[in-house]
Amino acid sequence: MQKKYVTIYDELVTKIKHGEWAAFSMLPSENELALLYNTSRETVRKALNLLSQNGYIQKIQGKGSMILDVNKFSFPVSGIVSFKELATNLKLDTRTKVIDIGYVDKEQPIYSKFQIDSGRIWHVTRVREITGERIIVDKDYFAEEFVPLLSKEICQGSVYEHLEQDLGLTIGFAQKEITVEEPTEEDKALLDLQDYNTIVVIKSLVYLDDASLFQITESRHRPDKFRFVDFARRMK
Amino acid sequence: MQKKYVTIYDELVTKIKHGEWAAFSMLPSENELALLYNTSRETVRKALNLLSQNGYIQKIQGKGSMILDVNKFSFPVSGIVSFKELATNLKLDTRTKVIDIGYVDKEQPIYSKFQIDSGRIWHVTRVREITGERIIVDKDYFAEEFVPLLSKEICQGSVYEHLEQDLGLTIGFAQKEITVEEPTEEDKALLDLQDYNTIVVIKSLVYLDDASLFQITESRHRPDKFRFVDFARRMK
DNA sequence: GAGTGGTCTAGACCACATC
DNA sequence: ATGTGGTCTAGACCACTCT
Repeated sequence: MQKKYVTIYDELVTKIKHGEWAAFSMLPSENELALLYNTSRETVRKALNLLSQNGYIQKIQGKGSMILDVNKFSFPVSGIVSFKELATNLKLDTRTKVIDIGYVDKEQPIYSKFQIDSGRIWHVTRVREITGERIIVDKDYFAEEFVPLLSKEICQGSVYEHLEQDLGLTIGFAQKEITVEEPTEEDKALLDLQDYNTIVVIKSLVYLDDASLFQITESRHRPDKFRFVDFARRMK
Repeated sequence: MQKKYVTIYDELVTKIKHGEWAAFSMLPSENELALLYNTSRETVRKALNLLSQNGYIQKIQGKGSMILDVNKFSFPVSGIVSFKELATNLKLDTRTKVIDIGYVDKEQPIYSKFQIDSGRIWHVTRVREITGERIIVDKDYFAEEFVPLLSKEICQGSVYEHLEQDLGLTIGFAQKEITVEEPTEEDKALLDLQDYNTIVVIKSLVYLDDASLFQITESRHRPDKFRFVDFARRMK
């Protein structure tokens, strides 16, 4: 059984995307929506909070819920987006080359970050080509505990799809840090860096929904092909 | 009268920060907290959702709310942080130099972005010095409608403080885009760029809580002094 | 089975905007 | 005064984890 407030959310998103209401116009009131969907006002409010968090509406006390300009704001809001999704969205011609798969040496400092007592850690290095140019190096580390098997085929595709669909794992949250660094020798060897003397580095820690650290990633981008979008809402 | 769930949230944050509960241990259950704070479970849940959104806990169905490692995750999560807050947090020696204040020419394309029919648009250019080096150029645009007066003194300090405290305006949400570009001649003139041939550009659109566009900012950073942290949680 | 968090309800009262 | 969203309640039932 689908959750009621998610159903309402989905229906409202569809209507907004199809232009049911003009930008800057008001959604029906919470009481009207509660009647319309034959539910309680609190449940409607949960759906509206989702719409607000995702940048579809702005709630204004005493007035109503204003439709925001979908073309300006609708994009995958949160940061957990895999390269493949991104590339597919943009309909770019992309290729992934697996450079290296293996276990991390026990002495490497990365072991302490994972804080695991037993089991090994996978590491994978991949290069992402966009329209023929080598633009991104992805260096991933996975705890073997969660990802028992990592084949070249899996790495060629989307590791996240493999996780969610084959292994039944779900991501809970992620911490991400973006900095700009000098390119390493490896960056220079693996990428078409042109004359750029900087490289954009996105380091992330990805946790499952039971709060166990599951993946550490370092994604190194040629600066001109990097773009990060963020939608932040005042907390209430 | 302070909102009850915010009070509970604040108290729990304080306790977590002071190490009342160890990382990876469980918070008291929602029922216990409801008794403890003499309130209903739904109100406790609102407080816990705030804790979760801000990276203090991870809720796990059937088990409880796990305390996360505060040292790892606690930072101002959302993106609306002014330069001054940031600098004060880091206790760095910083100075702001106002380069230019004035009205934007009517013909400039920025007018169409604001979508206003009457009133002018302020623009301010400021250079931020950190420990003696000129690191950041901030180019801000404000609608005169909301910010009637903009003095050199205000610009020298925090414009946001001026807004919230003197003008009674509150920020609702903001959209932010981070890219890396080639430095302009102005960047080269205003900053100590060293040999870097890239510059990090953060463009933001800031909206008030009635969804009116109030500010457009372009913040241009020397790449080695740039750092962006993001905490993303799966939406529920 | 007992305890946990997740969803849903029907109703109350408050704060704010509008007329 | 009326309508809007914001807060709060007391209780119900469901889904999940653990023993």
